[in-house]
Parts: sequence; structure tokens; C-alpha cells
Amino acid sequence: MRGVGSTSTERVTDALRADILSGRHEPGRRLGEVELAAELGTSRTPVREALRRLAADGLVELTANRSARVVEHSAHDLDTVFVLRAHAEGVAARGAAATAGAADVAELQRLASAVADAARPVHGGPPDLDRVFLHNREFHDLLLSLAGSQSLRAVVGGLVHSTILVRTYQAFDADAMHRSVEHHLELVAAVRARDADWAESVMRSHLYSARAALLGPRGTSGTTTASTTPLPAPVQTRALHREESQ
Amino acid sequence: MRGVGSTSTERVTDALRADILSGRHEPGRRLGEVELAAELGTSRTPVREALRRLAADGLVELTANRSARVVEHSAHDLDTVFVLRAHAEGVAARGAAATAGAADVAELQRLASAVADAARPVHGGPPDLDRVFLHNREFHDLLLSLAGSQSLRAVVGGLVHSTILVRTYQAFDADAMHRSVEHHLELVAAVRARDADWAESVMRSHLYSARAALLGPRGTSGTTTASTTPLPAPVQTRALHREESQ
DNA sequence: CTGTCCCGCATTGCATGCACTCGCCGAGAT
DNA sequence: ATCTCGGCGAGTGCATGCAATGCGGGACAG
Repeated sequence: MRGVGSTSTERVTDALRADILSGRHEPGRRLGEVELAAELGTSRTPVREALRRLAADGLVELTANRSARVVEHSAHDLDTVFVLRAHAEGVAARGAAATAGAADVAELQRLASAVADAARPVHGGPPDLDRVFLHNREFHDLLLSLAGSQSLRAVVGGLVHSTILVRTYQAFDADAMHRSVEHHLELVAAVRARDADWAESVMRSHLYSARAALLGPRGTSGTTTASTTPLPAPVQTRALHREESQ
Repeated sequence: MRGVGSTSTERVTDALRADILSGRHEPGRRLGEVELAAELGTSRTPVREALRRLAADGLVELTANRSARVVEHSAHDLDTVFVLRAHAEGVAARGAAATAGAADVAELQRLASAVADAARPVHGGPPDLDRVFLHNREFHDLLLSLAGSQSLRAVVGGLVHSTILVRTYQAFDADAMHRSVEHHLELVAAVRARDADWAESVMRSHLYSARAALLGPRGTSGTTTASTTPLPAPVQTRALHREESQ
């Protein structure tokens, strides 16, 4: 369960991670140990451990004798992250298709439907982005667990953080959101059919679609497209910031 | 630059990582804070931080109010790790082929030759496994750097740790070693030709070859079916030291 | 003899004090 | 005016003390 941690370090880690991922602590922001300890009502020790942990997750940057800072990702970096996620979560989808039981499929179906409901409320209102985000995350987590590899979970977990930093769903237009919902439903179908190839392909489409929605059209170099692996943009553009209140 | 870190925490982290990767601390071994602090001549604080760091890297396992332990990887897990590495380093090779300059290619050539020399000494003696390991690592690191993605480096770095735990090269027979050397040389040729597809393919072959050498024949169907059988504890012959800093 | 409960010990979790490092800023020299 | 040097302060790095938790052993009841 993702509930409140029992130890102080866990609470601090979760709080900090939430603040960073939600954008409350914007990229580049200084994170002083004393300041955070006071703000979170604890001592510096749990704060230090939380910062080390988040640094290993790639969310903050540490420098000796300097305050920690929230990392800033370049556009090129994010591009690569999506390529890696497409591969890694594709592998996860493949594994899930091979091992999932009826109960697992039912749960996947439930989560996919939940995403669909949140994205297109029955009354035709606007998408509930928070719920979309939540259920989408649960869906991907479950699929990842079904693959049954600890290393896979760890890798994808780290990658996902980087992409959340730009708050993907805020940038989705109606078309992209629609595709995302359909992908989830199709994934359930592929897993139910125990079709590993199908599941992997859909997952990759899902993530490349998200990349397109978030990062825009591919780079200029349309020449070198591989069979399975599109090329990360070789040019390193500037770090992209996205400002919106949350 | 690769020597002892300046802070105590770094030294402890490096020492612990080396001890784990070299097999001196075998999987499952208990790692008590007091014990390690005494052994390393420091206090518990740096030890604690090092353990958190290594836990995030996936090298040790933490449980609240329990001593840390060196992780044990299942065969299925390792299998997945090689699939992910094949993908991720394939992407890196692709990026390197797109961006590498003449000087970079020359350096890659130098490292590939160094691996070849270490694997097959001029006098026809046995391979110098330590040197093979070292230069192989430098080769992969450089290729990874040339891809120019921080996230990619982080991901692969974490994955590599898991595979080192089983001390790959100790399990390489003459054929596998020969193939590995040839792959490096071919990678240099592909990068020099600025052929991203070629480079990616070779890199993937390189890692699947390593997987075969280490894990034996594939199971019944791809990466899917697997039990969580722990790997047989590797025979501890000699220690290969060398780990990256950061 | 076996199962259960309780207490003590080992070990981690957290707080705090002190030392050290690094960046900043002003004063003096050129 | 600019550059350099030295002191100062903020803040991290590390050590240590105390509290809390979980496990194991021993005693007692059945």
C-alpha cells in the first residue's frame, strides 16, 4: 500500500516526492535541510535520508557541501526517457500477457474503465485530470507487477518520475486523451488474449503517443528511422519548463 | 578522479559497493550498521546513508528496524535485466553513432583494442579478466556518454549493477569471450560509419550473447515463463574490483 | 513434552551538537 | 575601477546519545 509511511523518513520522502512531482517545488528550487526539517516538523536526519533517496531516484541533485536542488530535465533527456519507457513497459506488458490470471485481467479492466470514466465523464464535462492520472498510474503499476520482475519495476519507476515532472496530462489535448484511453482498453484485450506481441506493441504505441503529445513533432532528422527504435533527437535543446499552478 | 571520494559517505558507499559487486559480501549477507561502521572506521551516519543509496541502486534490501541485507536476484530477474540492457544500450549505441566525432571514435577504438588485448594476450596466455572487465566497462561508459542522455546513463548504471553481481566474465567461455571482443570492434566500425541501425543491432547482439553465456539456453518461450528460482551462488574465485563513482 | 507469553538484548530510528567547507562581501592594493 | 585576499556566516558532514522496535530465550502452564 502507498499509505502514509510508519517511519518519519518515509513520511518525509513521500511528502517531498509529492511536492516535487506536483510542481509545488519547481525544478531548480533550492532544498535546504534545515528549512525542510522545520517545514515538515522533524529533524535534519530524516530529511537527509529522504534527499539521498530522491537523488538516487533522479528527482533531486546533490552537491557536496551545497544545498540539494530539484533537477531540471532537458527536452532531449525526456525524449530518451520515453523511448526507454516504451521498451521497458513493452517488456512488462509482454510479461503480463504471459502470466496474468483471470482475476488480474478483471482488475486491469476495472482500472482501464476507471481511466475512461475519468477522461470522459458521463455528463460530458471536462476530464478529471487528477483521477485520470491516478488510475492511469494504478493501471501501469499493476501491469508492471504482473511482469514479476523486481528490476523492471525499479527501472520503470525511476523513468516515470522524470516524465511526471512535466505533468504530462496537462499537455494532452482531446485527441491524445482519447487515444490514451483506447490504448488502455486495448491492452486489457491483448492481455486477456494472452497475446504478448500484441500487448507489447500497444504499450509502445501508448507511450510514443504520449511522447508526441508532450514533446511535439519529432526532430528534423527524418532520415534514420529504425525498425523498432526511433532516434532520440540528437540536438540538445534548452531545458523546458512548464508553468502552471496545481 | 576515480580514487577515494572526498567525503566519508562516498568512501563508505564505494567500499560497500565494491565489496558487494566483488562477492566479498555474498547475496543474503546481513549488513549491520554498527558492524560496518567499525569495520570501515567511521560512525553509523555515513554507513546509513551509504546503505540507503545502495538500496536505491538495488544492491541491498532494507526493512524497517531490521538489518540491511545484500539482495538476491532470481534468474528470471536477471533475464529481464539483460533484455532491458539490450534495449537501453542499443539506444545508447544509436545515439552515439549519430553524434560521435572523430576523436570519440578514436577513443572507442582504443578501448575496444584494449579489451581485445586483455582477452587474448600476445603471448597466448590466459585472459586478464580484471583488465577485460575494466576496459569493457570503460567502453560501455563512453558509448553511454556519447548518447548524451543523463537518464539513459542512470538507467543503465542501475541495470549493470545487477548483472555484475553474478560476475559475468567468470562465466564466459572462450567462444563467448571471442564474440564479445568482436562485438566491440564491430561497434566501433558501426559508429565510425555513423550507422545507427547497425550500431544498435550489434549492441543488442552483444548483450544477448552475454546473457546466453551467463544464464544458459533460453527457457521455453522468451522472457515470459520463469520461476523465481534464485541463482546458484557464484563460485567465489577471485575478486574483480572496479566500480564507477557516481 | 509442547505451546504460549513475557522480558531482556541487540539494533535500528531519530535528534542534536560540533567541526568543517564553501560562497559572499568588503577592504586594501595596484 | 578592477582584482585579490581574508574574514564571516550559512549550511552541510559527521559523531554520538537516547528512544523505540523486533527478535530470541526462558519460564510457566497445560
